[in-house]
Amino acid sequence: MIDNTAALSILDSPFAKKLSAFVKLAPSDLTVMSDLYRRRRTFPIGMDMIHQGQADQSAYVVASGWACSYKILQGGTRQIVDFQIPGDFLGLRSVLFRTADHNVEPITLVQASEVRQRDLLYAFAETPRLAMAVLWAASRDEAMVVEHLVDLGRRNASERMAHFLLELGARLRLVGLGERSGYSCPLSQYLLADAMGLSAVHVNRVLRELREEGLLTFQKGRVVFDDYDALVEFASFDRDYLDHEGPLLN
Amino acid sequence: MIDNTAALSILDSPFAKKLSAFVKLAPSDLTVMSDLYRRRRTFPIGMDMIHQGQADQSAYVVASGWACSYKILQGGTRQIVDFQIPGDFLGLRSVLFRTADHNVEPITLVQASEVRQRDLLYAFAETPRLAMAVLWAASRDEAMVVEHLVDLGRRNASERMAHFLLELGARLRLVGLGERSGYSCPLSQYLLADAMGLSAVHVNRVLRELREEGLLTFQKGRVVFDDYDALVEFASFDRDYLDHEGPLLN
DNA sequence: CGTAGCTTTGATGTAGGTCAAGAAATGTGG
DNA sequence: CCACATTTCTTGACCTACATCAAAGCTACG
Repeated sequence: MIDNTAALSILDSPFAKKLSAFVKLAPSDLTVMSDLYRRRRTFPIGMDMIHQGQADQSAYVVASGWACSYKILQGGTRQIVDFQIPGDFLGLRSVLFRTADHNVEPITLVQASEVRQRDLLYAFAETPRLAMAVLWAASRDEAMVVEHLVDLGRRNASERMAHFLLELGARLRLVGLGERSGYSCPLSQYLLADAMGLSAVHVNRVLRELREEGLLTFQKGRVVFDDYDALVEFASFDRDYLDHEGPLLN
Repeated sequence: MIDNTAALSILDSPFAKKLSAFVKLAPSDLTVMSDLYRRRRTFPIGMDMIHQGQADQSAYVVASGWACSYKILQGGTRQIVDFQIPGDFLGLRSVLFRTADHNVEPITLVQASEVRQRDLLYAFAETPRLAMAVLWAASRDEAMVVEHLVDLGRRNASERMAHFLLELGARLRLVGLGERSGYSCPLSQYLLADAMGLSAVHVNRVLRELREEGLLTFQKGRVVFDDYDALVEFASFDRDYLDHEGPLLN
């Protein structure tokens, strides 16, 4: 009875929602997963979740709030690699490599479940399907990093911004936050700048430009797609590279 | 006896070398691995190994030769995401997602072992340690993509080039190709340009600059580190983020 | 209700792109 | 082994996208 409740509550979590899109998880998978999921922690803004160079880090699954993972270069500049939203795995690499190669810090108040290395190993040994699902989730994250890399390498500032905000929208919709019309977004222009490899000043100009073109409006913590189709066209956004038609594995 | 031979030959492969750095693989793991490894294929230059948008692709483990994975944007520009060298996994995402989100093409003649989705699943179910090792290898690749992303976002052309060539050197050394003094490298300046998000013209200028500074020489298919320490300093290259001191998992 | 962090805008500078064209390599068929 | 073709490398002249610097107007929250 208790197990069942746990399984049900797990099923509602953004993480399970995401994984279920890939493998049809059996009850036993869910049980193991709910163990992974047990130790809930809260991170206020300013308290790093993962710190570059530190050993024996845990991984986390975000339950609520936004975080960002980034690298600091000498000279003080930083590059944000990705933002983490509810349902995202975080710090998997720092567990597998035993020492973190990047930082993760909360952007808003974050609630997350800690995943220890031993638990992960145990879960893998017990339920290969879950292992496969985690591999899949990791690959999906990598796909996003790759798209981000293409942004930086071959798109100009406005296309890059448009593409990025569209992608973020798609990710948020997948876990039930945000609509096709837009979403609420706690990112400052400084954070955007560090993610897009631009200066904050230029981010501002680009946002103004997109607004004046009637494509999208980002103001007061909210992204509004003023003309979704035109925007998709402008950014040459691949509508469904994040989606797929039901579980790949039955 | 035959199994043993297979296991031995597997042990010598660049792939096993890489994985062994992470998990201590048991004989049973090696047997399963040698099954994964069975179907060897050859790809001449010009024959795509993986094609964007196509379904039911296989993954491969490179045995010899170089390949590159890239995305084409409308407008004909492309961004090379990564180069694959012997021992690298390739197309894992296109298997997990059932349809490829990128292209992979050979740069030289490539010999690779095909890995089917069903085989991968089977291997995971049989040997969780191997699953873990594959997850680790995938994460290591992601770490490199991340570093590449930082290159594009926050390093200028010369730092970027220096960092990239150092990293490539480290990867090659890990599988027994290339020395600390340098390595032979089949990449043209066009390929470098597409990887670095630069124009081929500027790649040329940057290489000249690095040569004139006495840092590195890239000519006639060979990269020579003229002053390794100075180069590491210049590119602020983290010497050992690719290395670690023996298997993390015993 | 003051101070610190955001946003907005203007003026000016520069890294790297584009265009063009010649020089080395490299390859190919006879 | 040589003519010819193709790719690759190299360099110069010019231009544009974005950075940097500076300063003012907002927001918000302690």
